[in-house]
Amino acid sequence: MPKEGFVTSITHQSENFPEWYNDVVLKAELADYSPVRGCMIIRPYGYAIWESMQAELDRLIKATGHSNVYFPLFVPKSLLEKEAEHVEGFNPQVAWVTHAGGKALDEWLAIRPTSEAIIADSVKDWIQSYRDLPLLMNLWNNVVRWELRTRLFLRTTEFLWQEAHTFHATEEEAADEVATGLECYRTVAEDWLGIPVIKGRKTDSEKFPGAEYTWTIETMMRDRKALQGGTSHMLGQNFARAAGIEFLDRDNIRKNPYGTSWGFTTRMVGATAMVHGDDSGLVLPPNVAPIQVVIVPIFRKDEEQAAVAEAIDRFCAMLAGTPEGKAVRVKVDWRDDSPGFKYNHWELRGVPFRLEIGPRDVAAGQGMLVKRVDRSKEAVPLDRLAAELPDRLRAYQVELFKRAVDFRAANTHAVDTYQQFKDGLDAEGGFFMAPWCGDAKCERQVNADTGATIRCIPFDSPAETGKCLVCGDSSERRVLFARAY
RNA sequence: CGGGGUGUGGCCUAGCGGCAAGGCACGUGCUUUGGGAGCACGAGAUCGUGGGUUCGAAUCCCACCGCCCCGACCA
Repeated sequence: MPKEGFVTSITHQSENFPEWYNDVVLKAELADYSPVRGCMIIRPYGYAIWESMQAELDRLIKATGHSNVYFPLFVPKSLLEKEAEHVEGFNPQVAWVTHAGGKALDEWLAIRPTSEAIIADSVKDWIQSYRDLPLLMNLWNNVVRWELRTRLFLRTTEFLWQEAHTFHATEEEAADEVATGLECYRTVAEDWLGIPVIKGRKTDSEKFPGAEYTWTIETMMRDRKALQGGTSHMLGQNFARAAGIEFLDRDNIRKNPYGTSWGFTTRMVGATAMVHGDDSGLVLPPNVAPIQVVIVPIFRKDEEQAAVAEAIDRFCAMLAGTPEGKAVRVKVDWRDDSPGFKYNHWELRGVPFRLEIGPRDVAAGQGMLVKRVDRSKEAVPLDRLAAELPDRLRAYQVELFKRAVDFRAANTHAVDTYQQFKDGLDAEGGFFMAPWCGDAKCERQVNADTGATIRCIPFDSPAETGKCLVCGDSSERRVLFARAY
């Protein structure tokens, strides 16, 4: 039940999960609606979360040998149309610039829905020899896809992302690159956002338009629905051939290079909210939390305030005494509001730890430390806390990840018959590992009957003979079915 | 794009042909502060937009737009 009459009350997850999500995003001030249909404004707190995962991913991308670059927002129509499957897949979602400078343009410009086409065209002169390969590039930018139905962070008409684009001399090298990209995403999702992922391959009907195959990380939200995290695509020679990229190989033969592309978006801000959040609001993993510890001073009289302030200053100085402690993001909330108000305010925003310091604590040289995720309270001597805080934040990060792993495990079911699958899906949803023959017809049938899709063919799904849920033909392994965002 | 819902100060809602109202939030002052404090004063509204009906429209009619939910499509 939302609390009546209080402006920041939020819908309970069990009542209406999508509404809960909206409440949290808006009221925790992650984002707001914009005057432009389907687009969003990312507010400071939400942008800080994005910047955190962005910085970590950027570090990983650079550590694996990629360089950041920039390509234009506009893609000439003729370039976008070079790769047949690509244009067919993206056409319904492309926004076009048809007029500029007060005149109709001779050639329409697409606002990039993704940059494969313009990059392939641009790099064809850069690649002459196998010595020019691999070419490992990454862009941080915005793209536009005209979506029919939008949701804050999860699907917006314009979104921010990273798109890596690489070119390789051999297919093997490109295949390794697809894995490298996906591993960057796994690392950010699991180690930084505390979101467990299932790595796998998309079915042909779910792969990127223009790709040979697509790898994905799939995640489970707290309403048990699936959300696709990052995807990594093997483009084969498709775009290179379409753009006419050729290089002279060691064997003195002209060849088309093999391409890959992989992307990770602001959607993951929404995922972070939906994986960890609860009825009080966000629950942020310390690594991405813009504020990791909020200190709430408590006092009545001026003398008490002075004593509390002094204790807080001393604590902050102690904390800053070590490099690790200095890196802890602390905020002291001196606003002229009641403590209870502040508790709710920061809980809504998912701050991992709250430290209450009042006159009684000052007298005892301690503080009341409250953990956001379970609201557990503990009186801790301030000098000890200053020393332990980095470790406690690390432990909190691990705890959130483990909690998410356990939740996913508890809601993942192996099913062998269509009836079991449908019953489970209707009962409470979740992930369903089930045999599938590999035929797109059966895949479509499941979607038509239940709304669920094959999220991926998990890499760690062992070979196991079975009978396809739908048609009963033989199946070699279980695949992951779920309803998805 | 189909079905349903909704739109009244920043937020939540009342009003449902006759002077736009209340709560929260906001500002000032005083008092307060260990789980959403109190009092006083104050500021803030083209009632989503455009047409129509009417002496008179937030209210009735039509159209459009936004947002939410459910579907189809998608990072």
